[in-house]
Amino acid sequence: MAKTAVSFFWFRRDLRLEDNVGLFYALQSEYPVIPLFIFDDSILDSLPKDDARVGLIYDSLLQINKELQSIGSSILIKKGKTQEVWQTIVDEFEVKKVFFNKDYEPYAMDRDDCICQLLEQHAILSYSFKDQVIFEEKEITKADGLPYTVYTPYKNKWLEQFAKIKPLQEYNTTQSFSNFYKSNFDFPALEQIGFVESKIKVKPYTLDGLANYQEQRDFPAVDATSYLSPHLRFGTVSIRKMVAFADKTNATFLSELIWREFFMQILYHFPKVVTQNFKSAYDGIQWRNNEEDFKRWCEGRTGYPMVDAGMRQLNETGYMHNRVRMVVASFLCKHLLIQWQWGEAYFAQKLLDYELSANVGNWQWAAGTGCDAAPYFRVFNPDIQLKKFDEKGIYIRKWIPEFDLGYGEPMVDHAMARDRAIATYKAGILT
DNA sequence: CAGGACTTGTC
DNA sequence: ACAAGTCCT
Repeated sequence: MAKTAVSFFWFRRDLRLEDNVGLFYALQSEYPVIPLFIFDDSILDSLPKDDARVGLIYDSLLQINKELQSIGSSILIKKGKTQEVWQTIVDEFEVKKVFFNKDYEPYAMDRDDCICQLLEQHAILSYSFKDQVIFEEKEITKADGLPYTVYTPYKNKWLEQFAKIKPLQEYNTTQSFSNFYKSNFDFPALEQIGFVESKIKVKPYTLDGLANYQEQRDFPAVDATSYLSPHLRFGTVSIRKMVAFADKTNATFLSELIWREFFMQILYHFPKVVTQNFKSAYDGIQWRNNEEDFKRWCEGRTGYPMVDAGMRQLNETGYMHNRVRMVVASFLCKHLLIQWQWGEAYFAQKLLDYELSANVGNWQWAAGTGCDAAPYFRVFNPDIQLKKFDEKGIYIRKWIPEFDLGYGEPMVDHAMARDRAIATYKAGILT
């Protein structure tokens, strides 16, 4: 029996059927479309068995599959090394075209190059699309064509360009749902993928409180966060929809979404920032890198309530309030003199919204080693931060139940640590 | 190339 | 007030 000629749409970090650029074009193609997701062993192998991000991906795929089943289709779920999986797919199906949305991380770009080569060898056409961002790496540049390394002028240019292209087009996929390939593929259990359900769950996002975003965002006890970030990370919402909404309602929130693209283009143009200081002049700093100190920081046992509450929130929920992220990061780099890479790796393990570009960007910001970073002599005082942003101690009591029952001493004296940090940086920075 | 601007602070 | 320096136009 002759196989049916098909197109594939390959889901990666765009786990939604609505307003999805690559899927939109896939459904326009002349072949019925098989939606595909691959659980990639080279990413999964390093994750704990109850990783909450895998749970989020799984649940999102389940949701997509449900929608597809209602129209007589289904998603094809595979697991393995991406290249081997694609090899089996091209053997099994008469694949004519493959559609996917671009992913800009170094690993993803290599992977995609590899797969496109494989497809080409089988005379299969591949098409990739901008979906994850409003402007990708080469669309916002200085007059001389070089990338921005400072946020504010980047943002100004971004807004200028955005004004020219709005309102953004919506990619109405629903109208072409009939072009999904009719199927009933098996949907594996989470255990078959090698994982178990996590205690940590991703919250749905909300845009309700956004009107007061700039007044409330700094107060961790006021739960004014949108919880949007994990959804943007995995593409369960469309960035175009969120930007359009932010543009209409709240400039500060829009600015946060622009930061996301700022750091993405930094990572693209300066891939070394994944492991190395953006400013190499900071390479000479003599970090203390004390393992025992690091452990106390990870576990939220530093004796500074704002730091400990933040780390415990992270450990228990996979979230940490933005203001508190700055405090714990500054504390690790400056008070403890532990290099930012350690903190970055820990956040990568724990954060539901972990995103490589933003994580290294913001850690290097806190450490002072990044582009447009905090100056090295700026040392957050965790007690002043507490007083300013959680005056009644509501946030810290939520995460430190023993707070009123006798709480440990600070592991380092602030004044000493501050002087030590500034002196160490001063001695280490090459001029 | 000079001038202006620069995410989030602290003492 | 203060802590430097660099980026962008």
